[in-house]
Amino acid sequence: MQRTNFGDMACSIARTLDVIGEPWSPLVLRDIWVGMNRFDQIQADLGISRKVLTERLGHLVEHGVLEKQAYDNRPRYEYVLTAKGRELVDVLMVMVGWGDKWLAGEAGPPVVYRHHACGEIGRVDLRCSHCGEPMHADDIDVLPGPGAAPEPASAG
Amino acid sequence: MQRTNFGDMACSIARTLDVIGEPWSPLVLRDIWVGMNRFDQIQADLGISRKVLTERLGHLVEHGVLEKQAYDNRPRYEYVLTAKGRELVDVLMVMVGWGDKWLAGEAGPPVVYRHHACGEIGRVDLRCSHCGEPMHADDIDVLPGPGAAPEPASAG
DNA sequence: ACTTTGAGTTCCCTCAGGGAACCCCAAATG
DNA sequence: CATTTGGGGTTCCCTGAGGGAACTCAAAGT
Repeated sequence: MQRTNFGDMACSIARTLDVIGEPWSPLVLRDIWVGMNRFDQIQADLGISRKVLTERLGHLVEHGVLEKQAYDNRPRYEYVLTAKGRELVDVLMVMVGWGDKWLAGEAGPPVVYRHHACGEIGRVDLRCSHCGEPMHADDIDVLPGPGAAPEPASAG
Repeated sequence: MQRTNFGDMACSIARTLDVIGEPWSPLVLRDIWVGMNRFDQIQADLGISRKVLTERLGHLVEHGVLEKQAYDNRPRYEYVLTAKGRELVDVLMVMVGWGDKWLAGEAGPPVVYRHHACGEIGRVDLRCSHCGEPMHADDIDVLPGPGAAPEPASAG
C-alpha cells in the first residue's frame, strides 16, 4: 500500500487509486475478470506473495469491487466481480489498449478482444458520451466540477 | 516501486503498470497533464516526497512518457507529455469516469470535461473501434493474440 | 557579499512487500 | 479410526521503498 492516503483527495484519479492503486491490485482484478476466481489459482498465476494476495483481496472486497462467495460445503471460496468491479475493468481495457500500442513490440498484443455486438476483433476507443466523437487528452478542457476542492485546481 | 518486475510479463496491463504502476505516478502524470510542469509545483500540489518525485519523473522520462525541457538559461526544467504520454492520459480519463460514478458521493465530480468538438460537458465512453457500439467487460471475449505467452491464458 | 529560487540529493526511520513455513478445516482414503 | 490431501489463509523474518527534513548547487537579483 502507498503510505499516503489517496482516498481523501478531491480527485477521482486519487480516489480510484485508493481502490486499485496498490501494487498487484489491477492484476488480481484482471485474473478474476478472465475467470481465475480462487486464491491458489491467482497466487500461482501471478506469483504474488500469499500474504499480499490476502490483503489485496480483502481490500477489493471491502471496497465493493469483489464479492467472496462460498462454492462448496467445505470452507472454499471464490471471488467474483461486482457491478462496480466490472465497470472498473474499463480501466484495465484501456490500459491494455495503450500497452498493446506502445509496449507490445513485434510479437503483437498478448490478447485480443472479440466484440459480441459485431463479432469482430476490435480495440476500445474513447468517445464523448454527448456527441460520440473521439475524446482524448487534447480534445477537452478540464473544468472545476461541483465537488471541486475549495481553492486549488486539481484534475480529478 | 513494486518489487516484482511487471514489465516482463506477457500482459499489456502488467507492462503498463511497469510504466505507471508505482505509487504516485498517475497523479504526477495528471498534474503535468493539467499544466503543472515543474518540480516544486508538483511536489507542493501532491505532497509527495522530493526523493520519490525525482525517481518517478526520471522513470516516466526514461519510458518516453514525459520529456524534460529547459525553460531558462539557468538550470531550470519542466516536464511535458510526449505523444505516448498524452495517450496514456486515456487511462486517467477512464479512472476519472469510474471514480466520479462510484466514489464522488453527494458533492459530485471534482472536475468535469468540456469536449471541444461539441462544446458540451461530457463523459468518456468506451466503444468498439470496429462497430462503434459500447464495449465493456461483458461485451467481449478475451482471446489469445499473436504475442500470447506459450502456455497459460492471461488477460493482457 | 547575501539572499532567493528551482531542482534536485542525502540521511535516517518506519513500514510494506517477498518468501517460506506453518496452521485449520473438511473430505477422501486406507 | 488415523492419515493424507487440498484450499485458503497466517505468521515469521528480512530487505528495501516511501516519508520527512535537512542539505546542496548554480544562477540571478539587490
